[in-house]
Amino acid sequence: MSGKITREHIVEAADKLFYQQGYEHTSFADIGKAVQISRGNFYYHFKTKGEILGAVIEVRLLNTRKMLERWEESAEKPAERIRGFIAILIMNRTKIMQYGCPIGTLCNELAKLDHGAREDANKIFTLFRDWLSRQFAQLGRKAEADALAMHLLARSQGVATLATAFHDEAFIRQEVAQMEAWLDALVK
Amino acid sequence: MSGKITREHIVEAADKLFYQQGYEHTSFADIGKAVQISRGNFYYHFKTKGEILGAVIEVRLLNTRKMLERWEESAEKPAERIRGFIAILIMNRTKIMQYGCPIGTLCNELAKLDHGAREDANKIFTLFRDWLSRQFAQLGRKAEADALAMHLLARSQGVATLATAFHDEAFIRQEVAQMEAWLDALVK
DNA sequence: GTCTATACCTGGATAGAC
DNA sequence: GTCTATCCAGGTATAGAC
Repeated sequence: MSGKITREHIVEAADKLFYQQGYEHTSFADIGKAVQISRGNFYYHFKTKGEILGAVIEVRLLNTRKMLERWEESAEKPAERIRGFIAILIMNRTKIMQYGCPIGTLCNELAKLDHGAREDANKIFTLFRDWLSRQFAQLGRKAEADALAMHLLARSQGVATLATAFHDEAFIRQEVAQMEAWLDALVK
Repeated sequence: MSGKITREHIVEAADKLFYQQGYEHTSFADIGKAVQISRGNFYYHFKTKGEILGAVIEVRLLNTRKMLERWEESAEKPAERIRGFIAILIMNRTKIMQYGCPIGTLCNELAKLDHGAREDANKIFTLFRDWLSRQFAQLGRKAEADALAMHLLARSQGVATLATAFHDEAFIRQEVAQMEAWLDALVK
């Protein structure tokens, strides 16, 4: 494995493990096992565990930006795009019921550790917030755009948290239907 | 300190620390320092860390039950009681912005550890769910009572998560006002 | 760029004195 | 019922060989 690829493998594995097990609960040994490299080795790539977290968040920020750009292109109307956002809950339902929302749970965990990377993790939320806000503005709701964005973001976060606790797929579908109805009422 | 009181002190300190720092991130040393007893000592009171968590959850269940009973008595109309539930977000706003919702963040953390106490933690959510469901039923919404309870629970969870990430008190107040308006529309 | 070996520390847990 | 001493596992981090 060449240098760059190994580093990417580490970040990829860490990303997955941080999501499934939490940041604190994931050890270097866990990551090393997943990537099949020795424990000592990734000190060549990262000096501390915090650095790995930083890289993971960076990747998540990048991937989120890319995803939002794709959404921007794939649908013509802003309402369609917002609908795409709501649909993540359905698309990722299995993982959400197991591990929660990757963003929400990470931010929650870092809030308790008051880790240096805390603010960076929150930026992922900001990406969604700003993107949604733009969609609502394009919908002709400029004045309330940010409030609407936060409202929708909060609702999906809440659905994720309860879906994890109760392992209830029907509940997700029911809430998603309500959010779509709410959006319809807003559009017309 | 006599035995019973020490035990209660341990549970009390652990409760607070688990909320503020998370379960995994809280060590025996942390708890010992808070209670002013030696590390070895509380193995007299608890055999494992998991047992302390069990005791903490038990206390939270008990306190929640008591609180819900008080709410039941303090307001005559079900709508008033539900309004009381919504108001927790305002009452606890400072702590929520720092550490999130004590129930939601614990359940999220335990979901990733798949800890034995996981289901017990989820029971705290169930207490609120059932209590809210009863209030909505008394409001004449028997058929949809549980769905309404889950909906309101999810919304407050989402508000808590975003309030923690963005440290935004105005957002909490704005969402609380919307939940109250939602309730008003439901009642009339 | 990757590996092994290893130092150091913290955290959970136990034994036994007082 | 509380303490000290101690064990062991595991986690973070470093040095240095290849």
